[in-house]
Amino acid sequence: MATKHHAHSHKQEKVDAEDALRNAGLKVTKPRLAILDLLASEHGPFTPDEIHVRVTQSKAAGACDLVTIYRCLAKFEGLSLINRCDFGDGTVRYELGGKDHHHHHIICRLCKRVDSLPDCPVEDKSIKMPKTGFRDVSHRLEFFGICPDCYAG
Amino acid sequence: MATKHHAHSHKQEKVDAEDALRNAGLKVTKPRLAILDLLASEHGPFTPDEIHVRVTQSKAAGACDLVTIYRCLAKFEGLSLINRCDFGDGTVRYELGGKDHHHHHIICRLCKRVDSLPDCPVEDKSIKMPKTGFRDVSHRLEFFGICPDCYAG
DNA sequence: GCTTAATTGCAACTCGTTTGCAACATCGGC
DNA sequence: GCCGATGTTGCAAACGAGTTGCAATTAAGC
Ligand SMILES: [Mn+2]
Ligand SMILES: [Mn+2]
Ligand SMILES: [Zn+2]
Ligand SMILES: [Zn+2]
Repeated sequence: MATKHHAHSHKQEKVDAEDALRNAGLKVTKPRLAILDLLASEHGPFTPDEIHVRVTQSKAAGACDLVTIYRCLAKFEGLSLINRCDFGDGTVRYELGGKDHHHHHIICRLCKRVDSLPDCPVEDKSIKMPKTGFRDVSHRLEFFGICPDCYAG
Repeated sequence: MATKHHAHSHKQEKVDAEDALRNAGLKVTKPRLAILDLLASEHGPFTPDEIHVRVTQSKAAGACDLVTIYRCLAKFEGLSLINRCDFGDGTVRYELGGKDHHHHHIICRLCKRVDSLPDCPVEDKSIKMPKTGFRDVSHRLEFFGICPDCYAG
């Protein structure tokens, strides 16, 4: 599913992230580069464990402890380099993030496949934000269903 | 915030739930009644721990182990008597559920107060459900912000 | 190169939730 | 009302994602 998210090249995304690390006074280490590299090359989102497996198996020498994955992800999230997804199954997932990456997902209840939905119906317009008196309102929106592969097969 | 959810009396909600238990071949026990009683009288949503505290402190003799709370909630959820809420802070919450109880929440990022939003913007209207080929699509939607009390005080 | 502060690995720990199992209530039938 | 079958509970132990302390290591600046 090629979408607007591929406006930048993967290599460019990674370079941007590296710069962001430097600008924030963070050290550029092999594990951090490996994680950013992965997230720039595959949309995900990935659990910390999935990231750990891929980064460790990759020949790109980013192997590290799972704890390091957690700590890097926490730093990245703090810098808004990545976004956290929570699909309500006991673990969290991450994908490349930042201002212009806001979007939502539809998850297959059977095979757990995750598709990204290019447009946000909330900002977009259609949803009428209820007037609650709250400020700085953000939202979390996920769809769940049965994907074509699952109801066909 | 009195809403359409109070169309039935609290007592009636509880009786309905009791019937649902019987109809499902489940035994009607003191802990189960106490939990349903609480959820019918206060909107919540409540964490299993909060439910445990309230049910155990209540003079209504529903005291039980926290494990029992978890097991009852799991059964209730399976029967769609209650709905699970996940606000992404390490614990889950429950409130009375079922067909006509679908709604969403806005949570204060500072004091964690939870308000229920009476209307669902997704079903309710325009939200153009993206055509994904998925079937039986449901959704989870939560808003986060700063509540009036927090930005005033 | 050398210094210093940030980062990492490892082990131990936290905490919400789950599971095993024996004791115990509920409920339908007598 | 009593009784047995089946579902439910309490307690303790286990589980698993995520976190933390600390000593060893490494990146960055000079
Ligand atoms: Mn995505
Ligand atoms: Mn609610
Ligand atoms: Zn959105
Ligand atoms: Zn809705």
